[in-house]
Amino acid sequence: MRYEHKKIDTKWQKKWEEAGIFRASDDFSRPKFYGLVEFPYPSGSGMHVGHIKAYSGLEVVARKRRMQGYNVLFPIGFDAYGLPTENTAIKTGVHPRVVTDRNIEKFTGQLKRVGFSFDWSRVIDTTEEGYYKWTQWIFLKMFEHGLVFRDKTLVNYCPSCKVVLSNEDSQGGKCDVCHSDIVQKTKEVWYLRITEYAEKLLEGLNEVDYLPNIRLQQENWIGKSVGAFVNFPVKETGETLRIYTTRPDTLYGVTFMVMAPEHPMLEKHRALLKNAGELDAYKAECAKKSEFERTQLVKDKTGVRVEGLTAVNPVTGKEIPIYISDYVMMGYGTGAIMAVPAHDSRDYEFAKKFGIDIVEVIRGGDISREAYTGDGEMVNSGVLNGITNKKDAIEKMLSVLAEKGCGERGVQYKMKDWAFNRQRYWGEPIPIVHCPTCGMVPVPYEELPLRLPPVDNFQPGSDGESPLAKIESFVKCRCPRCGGEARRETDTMPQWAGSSWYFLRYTDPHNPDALASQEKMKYWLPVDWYNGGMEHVTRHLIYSRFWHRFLYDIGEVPVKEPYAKRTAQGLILGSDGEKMSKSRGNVVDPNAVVEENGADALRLYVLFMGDYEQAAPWNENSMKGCVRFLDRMAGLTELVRGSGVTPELETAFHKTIKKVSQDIEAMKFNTAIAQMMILINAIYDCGHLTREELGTFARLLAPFAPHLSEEIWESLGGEGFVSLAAWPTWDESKTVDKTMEYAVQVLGKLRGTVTVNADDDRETVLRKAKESEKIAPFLAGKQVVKEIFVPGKLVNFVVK
RNA sequence: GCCGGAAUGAUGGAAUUGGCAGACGUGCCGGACUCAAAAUCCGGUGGUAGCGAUACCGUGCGGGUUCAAGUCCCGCUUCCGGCACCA
Repeated sequence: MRYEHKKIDTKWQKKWEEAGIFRASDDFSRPKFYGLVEFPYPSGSGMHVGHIKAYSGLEVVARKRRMQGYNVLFPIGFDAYGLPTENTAIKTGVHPRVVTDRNIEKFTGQLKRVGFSFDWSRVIDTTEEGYYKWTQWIFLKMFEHGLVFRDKTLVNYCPSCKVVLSNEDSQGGKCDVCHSDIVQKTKEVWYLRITEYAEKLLEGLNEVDYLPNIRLQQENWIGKSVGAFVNFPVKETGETLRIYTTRPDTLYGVTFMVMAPEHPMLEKHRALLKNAGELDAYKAECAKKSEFERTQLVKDKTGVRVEGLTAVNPVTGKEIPIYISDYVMMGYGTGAIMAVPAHDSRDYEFAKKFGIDIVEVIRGGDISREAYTGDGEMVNSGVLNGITNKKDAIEKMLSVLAEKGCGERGVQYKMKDWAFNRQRYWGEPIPIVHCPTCGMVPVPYEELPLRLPPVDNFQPGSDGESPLAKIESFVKCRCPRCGGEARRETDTMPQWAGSSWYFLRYTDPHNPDALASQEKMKYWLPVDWYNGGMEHVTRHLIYSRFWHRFLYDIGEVPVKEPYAKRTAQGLILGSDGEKMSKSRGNVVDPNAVVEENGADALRLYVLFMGDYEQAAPWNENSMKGCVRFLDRMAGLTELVRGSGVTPELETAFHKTIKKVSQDIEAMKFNTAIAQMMILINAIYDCGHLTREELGTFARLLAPFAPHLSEEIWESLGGEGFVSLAAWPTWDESKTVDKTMEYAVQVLGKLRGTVTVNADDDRETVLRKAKESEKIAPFLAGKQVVKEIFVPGKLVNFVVK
């Protein structure tokens, strides 16, 4: 048989579709496997080969599971709300709906040409009414449970996209969409109270199987810190200044306090301030700096002393000056700190610059040169003196604080509440009505979906208002509660909303009455294996775990954690070693590769090119090896002879079945393919194989290169589709060769090898090694003091 | 600055618990087929010395542990990713 990929690809893709063999069935008696890949954002430029790699991993697993008899749910869909589509619409004047449909069609065509075994009957489009109805429904449930609120504070704002971004969307001070610098702006926006779920999100990690670096990144993002709140009385006001610290043990070393420039105490006791003007000027200066500028000036501490307010150390009674400085943030802890310059490098720099006392309370460093942050004996610390263990010192201080009633244990998280809004058109409308008498009123559930109205002008307002604000017919409405005149919210939801629950919808994608039926969710959830990009670990993956956990808490979903297992693929870089991007012109279009080499070659190559989890550059040349392999695979049909098993090949087959089976589970696709190459080389060396053996080979290859495998299977007269044939099993005893080679070392140096029978025992192997021609001279006249024997591998003689 | 990860031939990358470094693929060299080329097939391919068998060296750098180190320990260098004045 010759490998004619064009003919074979379309032939089998058509047959699979007609037979509907990749549709998940709702037969709840069978064992299930739910494999999930991150659904794509349908951009105008279409897919590149990186998408193909991202899906090919679980594609292989899903196909293997089907052959192992599982009822497999392997769905795909489109995360279609978002800024790029809207920006295209603004530029071209074509409605985002039209742009989206066009892009989805393009993506679908590309995916189908690669022959992925997705269940196309369950496709989701997050911009469809039947879908976003439930996105809005979940939002209202959160509103009902107090997890939605509006607040006027400093927000991350992208001046280029003209939208407010969440913390997750502005990592590193850059806009996630356009990479512009983010500015801080005071604005009233919607928030989801994700911080209320910080502890649950952290705990949940204990019951799932995520790659260690994924878990670690989530833990760091949530950023739990354990410490204490301490209340410092303020002499002039009789109130207290509350601070958060992780080092209550250093309380005796406090020589000043620092508040964030925005700290409310300044406003409240303005009358007492002797240098209000100076303080105002500093505050104004800080507000001008972008996040970026603030972090660039790390080394150079600035600040102003608050004249007129004095703190009192609650344990020693000592008076302490208060400063404001932008190295203390209003958004973390209480917006104020106790400064211990001897044992904190930031406080140290500040103290040096402002000439403040530095008092050592932990011995071990040289505080005349730098802050000492290590452990040591407590000194100058009253009751703590002499304690050498940090933990003990902290505990002791906590009990002192408790006794005096001026402090207690506390926990803080770095994660902030989720700024949940876009001042844009192409997103789910937030289903809230503002009523002059009733306030914020949710749209009744029966009225969902709240439809996105048609509009001619998608241009966001220069005043930071959504285009929806200009549509009077949408904005003007009746209050659902009192019936009076009211106005609709005009912000839309951010792009992450639809993707926060899509995996639930796949279990029951056409349900008009619920986000999914309980029965179906009970069967299909959790997702058994979820694969996607590392860039989503601190965005989508956190958000969707939050939504899911909320739905669990209110009894809407049956399992706590949505994803039992999470892995991530490495990027495909351009042939220049750089990240693939349109502007660099190094993007590879999968269609072009399929056209030239066939879908199977593309699938094989993206998995063979390197470690699946590692980034690897695209190399047109390297793909030749995969094409040759497929050619040689097709050529095997000419070598079929005899029946039963070929004794020369039997071990090779069992080894290959074992290795391929195990490597797929460990996502080591590259070595699985290498093993099949070893097998094919062995078959060509042997010159022939049996019909059964070729059938086995076709089944092993089917998850990777299904089109050619089907063709071979058919030519052998195999029953049905190879895609549904039973996965081959191996016999452990047949994976070992009858004879094996031992490496023989003398004093750790390789001096030769010796061939022995597989069932030879230790003594026999050692004897044969000693007697072997190559080794004997090295042992002659020496005394063997030690014999090392590693079964199946090597022997080593230590001689004197 | 902090937290992760990595560094192996010309090249992409292999290498259970420490156990024959370089599997498999690409490229390159030689040969077969061909008028010729492409494709295909066969052989070779870490470095140095030698006609050779063979010897010595070799997994970023410097030490160490061990019969044995790419793998473990100590000290560095470079690169990649994440976080970043988080109290």
